[in-house]
Amino acid sequence: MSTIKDVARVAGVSVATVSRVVNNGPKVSAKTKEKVRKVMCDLGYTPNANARALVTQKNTTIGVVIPDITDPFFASLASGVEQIARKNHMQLLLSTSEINAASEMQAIQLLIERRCDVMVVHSKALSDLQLIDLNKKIKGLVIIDRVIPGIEQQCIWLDNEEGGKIAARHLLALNHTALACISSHYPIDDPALRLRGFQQVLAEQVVPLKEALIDQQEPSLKGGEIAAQNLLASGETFSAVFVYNDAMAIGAISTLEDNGYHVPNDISVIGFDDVLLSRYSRPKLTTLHYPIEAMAKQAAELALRLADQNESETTVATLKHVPRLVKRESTTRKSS
Amino acid sequence: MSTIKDVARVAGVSVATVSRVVNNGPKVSAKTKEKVRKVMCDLGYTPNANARALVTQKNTTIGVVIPDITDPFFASLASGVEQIARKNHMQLLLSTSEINAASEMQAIQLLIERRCDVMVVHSKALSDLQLIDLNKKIKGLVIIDRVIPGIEQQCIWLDNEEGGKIAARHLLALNHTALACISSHYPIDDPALRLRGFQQVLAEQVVPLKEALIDQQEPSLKGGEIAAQNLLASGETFSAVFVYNDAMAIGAISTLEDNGYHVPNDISVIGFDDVLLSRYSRPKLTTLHYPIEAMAKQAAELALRLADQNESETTVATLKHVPRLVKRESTTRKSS
DNA sequence: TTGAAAGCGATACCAT
DNA sequence: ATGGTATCGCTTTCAA
Repeated sequence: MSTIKDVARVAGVSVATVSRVVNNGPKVSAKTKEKVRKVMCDLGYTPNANARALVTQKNTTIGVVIPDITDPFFASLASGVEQIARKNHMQLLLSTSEINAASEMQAIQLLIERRCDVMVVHSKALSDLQLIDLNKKIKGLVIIDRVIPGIEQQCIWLDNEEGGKIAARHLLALNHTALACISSHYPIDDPALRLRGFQQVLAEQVVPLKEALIDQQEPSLKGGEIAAQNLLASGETFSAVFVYNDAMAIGAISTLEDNGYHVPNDISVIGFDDVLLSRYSRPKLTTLHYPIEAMAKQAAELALRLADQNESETTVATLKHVPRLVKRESTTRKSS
Repeated sequence: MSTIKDVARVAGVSVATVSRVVNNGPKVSAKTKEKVRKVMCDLGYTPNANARALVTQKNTTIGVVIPDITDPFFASLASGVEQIARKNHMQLLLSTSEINAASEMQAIQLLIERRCDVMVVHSKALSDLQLIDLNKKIKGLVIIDRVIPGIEQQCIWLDNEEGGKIAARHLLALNHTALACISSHYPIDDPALRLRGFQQVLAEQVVPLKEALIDQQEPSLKGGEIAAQNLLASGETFSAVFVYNDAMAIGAISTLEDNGYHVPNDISVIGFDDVLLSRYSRPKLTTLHYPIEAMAKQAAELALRLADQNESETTVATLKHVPRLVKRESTTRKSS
């Protein structure tokens, strides 16, 4: 692979001059510019981004840490960051982490080695302290899907509790009073928060949520199926169920239908996330839209800004996002 | 961010020595090794991967070019490459391209700038010639999902035609004789290849495939819905339909059911790809498994090997993959 | 076992 | 407008 020196030699100019034409520097005669361009082309010269990064001390890559690119939710997150990267002529460096502290830390460490000073990190396993520590070292670190007290300004997150409330209000407005809930047993805050919001609204309206009608499982299709079976087996009746996410909701619907319950006529189901899936299911899923792509874009932009440092602490945009109810076909008014 | 010099100065040794302990070099006394380690830790020193790449001339990053990370199919591709990258202590550099030649070329160009010499590229828009050209410049370039005459050894692809044949045999074995086909109108080879294989088997068995029962649309849920409507509107009857991909198949099923046809009892539907979706649909989709993740892994390993150059031209593994029939619930024996 | 120094490929400052 | 050269952070001979 030819270098700037090769180009300089062949073109009969100095490397400084070549550098100037590469960077569209100001003072180069049209004549030499053209001459150098021709040589660059002949030699198939491509500037070395690493060397460049070394001397300029700035990296044109933005890092993303997510657990699994195969999960549509995280794919959307990555895509959001990628769009901003692209717009700023940067590229995505992807680091996947299993959901455990060591792995998340290592993923971030790899980005640091690459001197990637702009990054969007989804971390559920690292402690607040660790993240705060990392945040000191890395100018442009933004945490997504989580708030950390003390560095809220570098976090972009969703109001899960409000999501639960919206779901409850929707179901209540549809006249449902016998409610069930399928949650996730993952050891993160989100399930508890969503459930709490849901329960809170019910409590305000003095609508009970029976203990036997709350079930927690793995947040997957399978988990949804199992949870629905449990709900059915409890012997309690219910006309609507709030499910932790869309995958579980689809699993639940599947089990419900297999047992002779029609969704939404017999039982209404509301999901969470609004991933692609929800539009492919039959009936199409009523769900809460998690604006992850928009959030990722905002996170990337914030990270970029933070890495630039120059500006003062003025953050205008809201960091906390609120899910939006998307009414489709899986919920309906309770048949009286 | 502290550098190797800082560490050397504080530890009172030369940079050469520090470099040795960082790289676990051979001849360093246990004493100095420990001393240096301590200083590295105190200073929070992290070696600069860019500088390293510059001098060693080897990059620890593997590039992936795909149109859209949000598409589950490409996410699986990326994931496969990522797994191999991880195993080799490398990271993913993601370059997305719209499906047009200029954009694909630019994505690759960016990887070249980063001196990424190992890459897996999904390209539908670039010409054979361009790809062959690129292949000369880049040691570890592997093309996925496409065969290019002359550089087959650097390609990993699927036998689309065989896929069509398998689908046809499956439907025929189920006694279906009134067949329909929903294809894609995208200007790439795959749709035509799949259709050709399908038709070929039918021809062998002297089973007709009416022109009116072949429809091409955008390969999406929507496209599948429209195609199914067209099929129904044609007035011709059919008991089974071979669909270009799973998304379209789900769309088709939706339309079919809405029109009173039960799948699979009235009409059998077989998809292609076996993406996540197919397991979430009701009925669960019978489809052809496109082993994209396995292919991506193989591609990454091949790229890695190619970039190493050392070895001779001995390629043992098969580069051409064959889809596998996955029988689920959307196809069944024709009710006579 | 350790250190000095050359160099990887570029940029940018200082001269000319 | 152009060239010379120090420098970025690191690895790697070659000596000591």
